[in-house]
Formats: sequence, C-alpha cells, structure tokens
Amino acid sequence: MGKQSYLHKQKLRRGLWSPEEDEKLLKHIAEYGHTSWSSVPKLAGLQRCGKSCRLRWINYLRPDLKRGKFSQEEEDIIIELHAVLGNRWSQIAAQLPGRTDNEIKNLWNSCIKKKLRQTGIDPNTHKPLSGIEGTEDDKISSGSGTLKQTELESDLTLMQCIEDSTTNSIGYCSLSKLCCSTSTTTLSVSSNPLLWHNQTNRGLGLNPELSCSSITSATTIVSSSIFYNSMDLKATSDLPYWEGGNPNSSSSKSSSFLNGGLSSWPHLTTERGNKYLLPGDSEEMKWSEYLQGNFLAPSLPHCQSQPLHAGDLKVESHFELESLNLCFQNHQPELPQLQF
DNA sequence: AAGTTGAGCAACCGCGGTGAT
DNA sequence: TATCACCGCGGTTGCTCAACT
Repeated sequence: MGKQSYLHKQKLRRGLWSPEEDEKLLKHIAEYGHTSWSSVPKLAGLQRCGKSCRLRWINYLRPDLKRGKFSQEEEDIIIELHAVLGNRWSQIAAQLPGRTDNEIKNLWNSCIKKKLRQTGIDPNTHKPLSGIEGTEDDKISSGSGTLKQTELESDLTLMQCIEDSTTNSIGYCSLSKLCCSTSTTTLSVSSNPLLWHNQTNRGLGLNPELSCSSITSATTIVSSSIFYNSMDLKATSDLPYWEGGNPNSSSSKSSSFLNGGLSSWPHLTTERGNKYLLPGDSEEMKWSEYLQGNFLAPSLPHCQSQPLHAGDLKVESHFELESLNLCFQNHQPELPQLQF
C-alpha cells in the first residue's frame, strides 16, 4: 500500500544519469519548479521515475550544493551532531549548508567511522570502545587547580579523552555514573575557570569552552552555568542546585548563576537528548528545532556571562548522570585538574 | 600488464508518515 | 475510517577508479 509501483520501472531508465538527462531535469525545474516529483519525469521528457528525479536533484543538481572534500571543521560538526542525533542524516545535513544527507552518510560510513574507531571511540555510542575505568591517572592533582568532591557516593568513572593533537584540538571525553544522593555536595574550584586536565589524555573536562555534544541517557542531570551556553546539558524537574562564584567578585559564593534564574532554566527531560521542555511549557521541541536556531534561550543574563570561576560549587538534591559524552574545541593547555 | 582489493560515491529499495479523497 | 498516492528518509547495493600485488 502506498508504495510506488516498481512494476512500471521496466520501462524506466535506471542507473547513472547522462548529461542529457541532467540537462532536461535542470531545465524543467528551472522553468517549472518541482511541486510534484511524480509529474516531473513526464513533463521533463525523462524516462525516470519521480523518485529518481528528486534524488538526482537533491544530491547532485541543486545549485546550492557545495562540492568537494569535507573540511575538518565539517567533519567535527558531523561527529558532534551524530552524537546527539544519531543516524538522522537529514537533520545533520540541515546544519551543513551545501551538503546532502547522502553525502554525509557516505562520509560517515566510509571515513569517519573508521577514524573514530582508530581513536578508540565507538562510532555508534560515541563512547570509548574499551569501556576503560578511571584510574589514578584521572586523579592527578596539580596543586594549583584542584577540585575536591565530597559526598559523591557513587563513582565517577571517566572514561577516555582523546585529544587530537592537530591544530583543531578536538577532544572527547565520556563520563558515566556520576551520582550524588546527598543534599549538599561541595566542589572547590580553583582560580582557573577551566577545570580540565589532560595528562595522559584522560580526565573530566568542565570548561566554559567546552561544547557538550551528547548525552546518551540520563535520569536526572546536573546543570551548570559552564554548560549553559551550549545548552546541551539537561536539567530535569528534579533540579540540582549549583552555585558558582561570580567572576567579577572575589566572593566565591556571590551571585549564584541560578539565583532567580532557576525558573527559566530549560528543562530537558527526555533520554538521548532529542527533545526538551521549557519550564511551564507543555510542548516539546525537537533537537532539530533547537539546532536550527528556532529555540530562544531564556533570558539569564547573569548566567550566560558566568563561566565557572574560583569558589565553591554547591550541589543540592539528588542527581545522577549516566553517560555523558563531551566534545570540546579550543583546548587550552596547562589547565588545572580535577580530583575526585 | 593483468588481476585484485578497497575507498568513494551515486543511485536504488523499502518503509513510515502525511494529506487527499 | 479506509484507501491511495506521494514524499522523505535511512539502509543498502553496485559501479568506478585508483592503489596495490
């Protein structure tokens, strides 16, 4: 039912398109457009099915197509988006002007998958292939930049960070099972707002420059201003409370980024990060809408301008973070370290 | 030079969704 | 409500060509 009858295709041409066919199709669309693909072949004088015409137009003839190799930046975007969207090639393509879903899919299957595997990342889950547990290496302290986390009852297992040593400095890290059931957890933050250590290429990155690219699942997830700009961390109705220091003040506890802003904090509730809810909203928005820029961030001026700075972070309420993949850019060397 | 292999790419296939009747 | 036609998407196939043996 509802499917195109392929019985008729015996009469139709298949396979590669000839330049003459391309020309006919181009000419027809330039003149009449393509309001109905099913009628295009007949009107254009082509022995093709409408579907084939549509595909040829979308993947090859469209004037806005960007030909040529993908740049490193485009590849990075694809990886980030794939972590969030999975194999939704058309949604990924929507973020890359001039690129088609087919092109991106081919690139993914032929190149990117391989590259990720070579760097120890499972291209399906965007998690480390080996499922490495955190080691003492993860706990290296620099002295000047240390986070102490108390009352974290469950383990923070950090998994792997792979830093691309190229100029693009793209890196990934994943963490899982960050749980805290206590009412208050304090994180002491060093004077350096960047809480990243990358010795042995492992560590947890909490960095204003980071862009968190995916959350594969979460029951309740911590939010913090450091991730606010990327809007990628998910807060649920069971919001934890984070208090960050004011970068413009020596007081470590002034001006909590959530002060007064909690009500307008977006509630991001569903698994796999595909949808989110704004507080008080009943309608869900899709990630694609967010990514296409249809989402307007709530007004949180003091949040947006507050990366994590020296002082304490207080975490109240239970939170649990299961499996978070981070992708960062603009890596900066000599970052202080995080200790658990 | 001939055969083999693998990467890259273009196109096809089939399914699900949607709107019209 | 059921059926049909069509569209769009994602998975898959198959072709071409360059590199390698």
